[in-house]
Amino acid sequence: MEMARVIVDVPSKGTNRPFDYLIPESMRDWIEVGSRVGVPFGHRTVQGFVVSLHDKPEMDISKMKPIQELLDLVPPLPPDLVELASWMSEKYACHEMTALQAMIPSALKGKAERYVSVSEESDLDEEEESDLLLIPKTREEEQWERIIVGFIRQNGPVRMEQLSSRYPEQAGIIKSLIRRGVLQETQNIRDKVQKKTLKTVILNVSENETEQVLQSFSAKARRQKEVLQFLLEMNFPMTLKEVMSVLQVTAGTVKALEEKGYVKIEEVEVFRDPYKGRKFKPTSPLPLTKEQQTVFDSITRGLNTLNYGAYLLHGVTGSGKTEIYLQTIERCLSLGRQAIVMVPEISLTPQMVERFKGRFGSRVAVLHSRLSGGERYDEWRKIREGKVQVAIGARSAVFAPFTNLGLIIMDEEHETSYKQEESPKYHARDVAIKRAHQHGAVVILGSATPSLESYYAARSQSNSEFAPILLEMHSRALGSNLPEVHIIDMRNELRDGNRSMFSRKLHQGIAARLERGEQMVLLLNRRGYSTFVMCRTCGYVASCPECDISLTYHQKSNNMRCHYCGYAAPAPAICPDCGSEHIRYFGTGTQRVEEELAKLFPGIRVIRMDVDTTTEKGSHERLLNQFREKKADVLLGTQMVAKGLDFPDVTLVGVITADSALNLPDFRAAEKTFQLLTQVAGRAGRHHLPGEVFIQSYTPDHYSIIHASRHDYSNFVREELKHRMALSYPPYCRLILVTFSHEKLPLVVRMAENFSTELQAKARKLGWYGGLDRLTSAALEVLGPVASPIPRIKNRYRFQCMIKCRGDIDAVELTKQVASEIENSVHDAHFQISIDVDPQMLM
DNA sequence: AGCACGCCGACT
DNA sequence: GTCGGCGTGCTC
Repeated sequence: MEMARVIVDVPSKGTNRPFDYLIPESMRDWIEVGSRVGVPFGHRTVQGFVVSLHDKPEMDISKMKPIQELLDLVPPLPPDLVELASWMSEKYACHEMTALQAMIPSALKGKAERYVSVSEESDLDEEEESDLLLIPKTREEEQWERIIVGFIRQNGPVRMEQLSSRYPEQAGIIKSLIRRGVLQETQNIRDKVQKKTLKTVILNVSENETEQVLQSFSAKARRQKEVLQFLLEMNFPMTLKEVMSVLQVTAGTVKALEEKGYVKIEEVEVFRDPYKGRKFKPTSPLPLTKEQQTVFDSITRGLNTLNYGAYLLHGVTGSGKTEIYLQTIERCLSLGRQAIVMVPEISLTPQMVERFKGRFGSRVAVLHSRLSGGERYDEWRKIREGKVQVAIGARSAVFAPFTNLGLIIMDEEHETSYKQEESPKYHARDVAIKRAHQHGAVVILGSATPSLESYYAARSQSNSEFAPILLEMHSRALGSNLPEVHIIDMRNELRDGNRSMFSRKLHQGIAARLERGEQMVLLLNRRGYSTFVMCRTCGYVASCPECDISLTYHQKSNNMRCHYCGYAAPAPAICPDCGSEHIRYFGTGTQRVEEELAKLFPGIRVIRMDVDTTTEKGSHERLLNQFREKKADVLLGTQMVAKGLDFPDVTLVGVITADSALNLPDFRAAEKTFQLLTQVAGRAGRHHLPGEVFIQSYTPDHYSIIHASRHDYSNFVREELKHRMALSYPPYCRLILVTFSHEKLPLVVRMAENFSTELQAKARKLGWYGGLDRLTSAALEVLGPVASPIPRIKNRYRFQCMIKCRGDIDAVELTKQVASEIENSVHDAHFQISIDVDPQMLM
């Protein structure tokens, strides 16, 4: 193959297509689909990915430039992922490069580094007269030229940044020298993270010399002597950092020793292992219950066919889904194939990792967002190089570069965090299904509360791409019963004079648990709220000057920050509007709950988990461990306490306010509430002690609350589907959210309107238009334009249109087309249109 | 995205 | 007369 088509790392609509390059002879054997290359592009060198290879040119060969460099010996992406990226760019209306980039660790996002060296042919003194005439030089300029050329000649190829920081005023002269060919510029792609090395101090004197050497130190070089003695004692190479911190010496001291030749300082490569030193207790398969066995057998039959298959595993909390995952993975591996396990980021706890490492040991790679760039890269390489067969991680683990994939598991498949909110705005579930199709693999979607989309697809078997087979588990693996759930009408509490945030029943429940020494989980459902600063006198709320959103208060630094643009300001002591001192920090409320608990139950030990206490690295894990070790009676927190935690001694779960998420303007509000209540109720009585759940609510008759209290998923779904159908919401239609943004509000509004008009006109022409009546007629509807839920971010105004359409028409393509027309009609590069296919967050 | 090419106002 | 403002158009 002589030429390659390359997607270049210049994400813009003008460059969102492959460019053709010649493959130099020397690279012919190495360049493959998926190779990462450095290519000349315009006046610079950029990184790119080879997406196909060709023999015959499709364009004027003289216009083609050769690939400049091959960046990896093994292509970072196997061909199926390259194909997947192309599919994603279509489905989610994103740039192909953005999709490719999402698949590789950021360590492999190289940027060009510019070097300048002195040309061999050209010489400053022998420049032709004509050049001199064209570029008249002052004496000063001539002097600068000599200085700069001299500097570069002495130092070899010099980095451009180094040059411009050394001679900041002389950019013009450097440019001119390059243009005249006195200097020449080369560009190379350099990876962000390289193999990790540590500066290590190595002793460079033999043992019999040591006495003599130590004697030779003058009294003044006391520190140096200490370092040397220390190294002798340790008799082992120490890292420079260690030496410095143990002996409290500076790097200069060690450097001095190096200059005397007594030690060597070397860069020693280390392999990062985030789980280094941790022992994982090996576990073996547990006996399956009858229900588990049935499910396992079904999936195994699917696995054995080596064909695509999808299963929606609906199992109540505690029904033992994880054990099924483990045993199907085992089976998958025995077939010589690999497996991916996805769990929501928040559930990727050490306990979860432990279960997988315990069963599969070193055959597991863990892709965690908390890993450093380098650690992530190393875990990823283990997968790419076939050193592991199982990858476990959050959303992006779906791209684990296995070549013989047999199984993809998505735990808690209803979780919204599987949808990426930034471009590429993909849903890991769709991607998993696509990848499984590519590989002839099996997908397992597991949840106690499956998303309506998945459940509907399984029930109706209408969506041929997906159509999972429904598998259900109704009982808990350990034989415990689902906890008894009490709904408490808080309106009655108020009527009866109880103004506390705890109902009388919950109060009694807590008191009883304290007496018996059992543990409790308390959930404060405040989704969509965060800590904000408000004046109680005039109602002033501190908000960001650039974005129309209130600032979040951070206790630790006593300042306020904007979630969207990073703007920060100190928290005011008095109201900037009215001067009142009654300024208050309204939080998630967990703090207030904690205070009230302490008042009502003196001596109660509470662990509070919310944004304030879990921002620090590892704090989440630490708090959970403390609770596990029974260092507290109560685990109090927001949504994060509801997820997949398994504490044997928790016998009470209390939901302080069940309905705050219900009132959000989101058609999934009921579904989210049901899921949250069911999940958190599942935390109680998982083992031998029976559990009890108290749900406090001001709308106790809402069907999401009633059905959650009865652990009745199927009746909830029946009712919710009725609503969705009546209002034409997913799964009865598809949504596309189009957002327009620019600094100037009128432009945004006008363009959003143009878009809406134009899209409707085009749809009408295609016969798609005509109201969404129950899918019987062709259907596409444009809602809006309206201001986005956050109408201004980073000083850019935002308007949006929501498109509702039937699942079987390609409205994405039409949307892209119209969006691009609108974009082209605006002569301002700052104007942006963002397309979100199947949006999750509607607020 | 960059970066050069190209056509109209304030200066040595 | 030039330097330079940033509009627009291209990158294999």
